[in-house]
Amino acid sequence: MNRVTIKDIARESGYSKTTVSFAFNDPSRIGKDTRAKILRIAEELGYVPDPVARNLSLRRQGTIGLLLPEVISFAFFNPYLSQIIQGIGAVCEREGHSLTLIPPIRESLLEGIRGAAVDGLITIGLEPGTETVEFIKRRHLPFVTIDGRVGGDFPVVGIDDRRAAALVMRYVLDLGHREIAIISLGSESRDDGPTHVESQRLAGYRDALRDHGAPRDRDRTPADQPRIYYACASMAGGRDACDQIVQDGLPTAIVAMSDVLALGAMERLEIAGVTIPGEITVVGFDDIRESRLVRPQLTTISQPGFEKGRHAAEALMRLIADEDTERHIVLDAELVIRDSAAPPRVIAATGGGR
Amino acid sequence: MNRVTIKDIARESGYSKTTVSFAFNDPSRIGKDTRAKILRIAEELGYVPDPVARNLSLRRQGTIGLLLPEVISFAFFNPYLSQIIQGIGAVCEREGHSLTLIPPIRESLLEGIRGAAVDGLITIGLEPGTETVEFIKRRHLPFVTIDGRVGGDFPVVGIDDRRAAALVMRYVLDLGHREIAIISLGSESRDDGPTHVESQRLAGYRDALRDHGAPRDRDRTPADQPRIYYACASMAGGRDACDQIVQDGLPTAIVAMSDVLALGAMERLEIAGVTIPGEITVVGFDDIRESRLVRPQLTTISQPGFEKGRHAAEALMRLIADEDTERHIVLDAELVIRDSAAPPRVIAATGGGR
DNA sequence: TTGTACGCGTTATCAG
DNA sequence: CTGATAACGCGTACAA
Repeated sequence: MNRVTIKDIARESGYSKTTVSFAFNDPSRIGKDTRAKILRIAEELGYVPDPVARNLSLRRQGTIGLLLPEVISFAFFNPYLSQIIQGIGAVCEREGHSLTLIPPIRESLLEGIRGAAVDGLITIGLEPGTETVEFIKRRHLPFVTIDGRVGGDFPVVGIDDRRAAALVMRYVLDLGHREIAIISLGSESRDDGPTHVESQRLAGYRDALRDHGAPRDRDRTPADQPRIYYACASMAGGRDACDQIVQDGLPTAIVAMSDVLALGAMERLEIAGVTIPGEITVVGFDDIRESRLVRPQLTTISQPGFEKGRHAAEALMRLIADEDTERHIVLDAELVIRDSAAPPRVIAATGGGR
Repeated sequence: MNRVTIKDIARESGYSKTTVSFAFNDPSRIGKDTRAKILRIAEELGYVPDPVARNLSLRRQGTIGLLLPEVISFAFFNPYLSQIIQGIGAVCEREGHSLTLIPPIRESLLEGIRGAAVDGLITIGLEPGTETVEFIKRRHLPFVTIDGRVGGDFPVVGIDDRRAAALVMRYVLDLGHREIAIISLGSESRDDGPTHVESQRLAGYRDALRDHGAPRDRDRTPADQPRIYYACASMAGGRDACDQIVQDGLPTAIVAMSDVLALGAMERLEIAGVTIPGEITVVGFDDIRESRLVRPQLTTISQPGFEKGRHAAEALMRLIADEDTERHIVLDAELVIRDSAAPPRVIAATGGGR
């Protein structure tokens, strides 16, 4: 018993393909009896329209694609992405769409895009003018990017990373910290350079340091300059970076560019027997769910991952429907003060006398 | 400038559609010069084959579907599912496939299946003989289920839930606990009854209680019988269930059927100022990543979520390739002893004298 | 109310 | 060896 097609129903019922199709998709256009007869035969033969042929005909797939910069098994280590997916998912469901996760195929993003049978794409951290953008355009696919650089003719959803980074660094400085280590996303020497988000956050950290008058402090030794460590976006990355920090000598505060990094560092510090925030302050960026679960709870920047996903998906749906949409959607981010940051011990001890 | 099709290239180059297609897909079948000319024109016009038409023709979609029992935005609250997706993703990447998340469309699983343009489906907790199974079969889609009931003619990937549940309950009993509250997944009165996994775990808990001679203990009051609370699979569900437990009077141990439930309960207990494991023992089931992050670290059953996803995807790939595969894949689960369980205080106080 | 023909890329089959 | 024709699957504009 092989696949049953619309042709079989047509032959069996004596009507044409068109009539059979109308029986399912536009009942008003055929007679009631005709329809009943066709439906009966279709049921008997177990006919189900082939969605692929149907999609080809309708020129809509009923699915949108999320282009993953990394392999799925790796990408999901970052819970921030889960939040984004949830936001996208909320819109998909409402619109009756499914969500296709597109990893690099044979290590190539372009291959993934080439074969994507989707109505549109959501991408992460896409930079205008890149080969990737050009290829998506060539495929005439509507697309939106999250955490990307503004400037292309496609919508970008994000926060003001620079301002948010300055916010958390200023908080640490206000607590009195001067010996600070930064754990940054990415690596110092990378083919494609830092992403927009990475450089914005770094710039924000520097804004805060500058505003605090650090450069004018003539007495500072080179050791006082914030040291920057690079790590890939995972707890393991944070752990490794913290290893290096421990080797180089502990600062009074660690400012991590993402929560997973901070969590990895905290794990490493706990093993070393260093108390947080007593002996060292740790702050993050993202506010993933785990950050409220660890003890001490992590002070961090709350990023609206869910909202980013939601807005991106909504903008994409508008593009798919050929409607206009904003080119730049900026969402709010705020400092969430919890328990992992405190004044440095030295200040607390000597600063009491003023 | 509209979409460029293979026909445009054929017209522009003077060759037929066939020849153009061969230029891309089977260069050996046409002349070198012919191919060069076609490729040049295709490049000029910015031609990209339409993946949808291509997939229709090839009868393969290059994507597998994950049928979600719940809306995406809800399903992702359970990190256990993220682990499964990671496992599936690892196989997808290796095989050059993407992964389509299919939520219920218009609240209907069947609608989601009807429109799924995929090579095969992975489902969760599917029961043989249900309408869902019948519909997937009608579509002639190969499929596999994770955490489902064995008995249909499709592969099932899971663990021995009953044995694993008995393991953790026995551990709690061995610590000396007799006043136990169980937080179960699902609800007491539900249309479709408990899932296979739910009833297996409950059965496992009861096995352990029985083996421990509880039923023969004539002195036990009704209050000593384990009380069962039902909750939906989220931290909020665990919190709410724990609210009820607090109201009803605290037992010495809470056995939760999943880690998210346990985590929710722990959060509630922390607010109430009840110390874990000093005043109460809490254990879970799943071993999601967060369970190692909370303090105290959660004692639980380690479920190989990633491995489940991986095995399910591998079995599905075999089915898609028309190869044979095992009908039942049982993976290992083990008790992970951490810090959230300890002997009950009364025992610790009085038991010293023996 | 119903049928014909077309769109989309691939490939078995046929013609030169 | 090189290249063309036709069929696959569905929906629908258009014709009858």
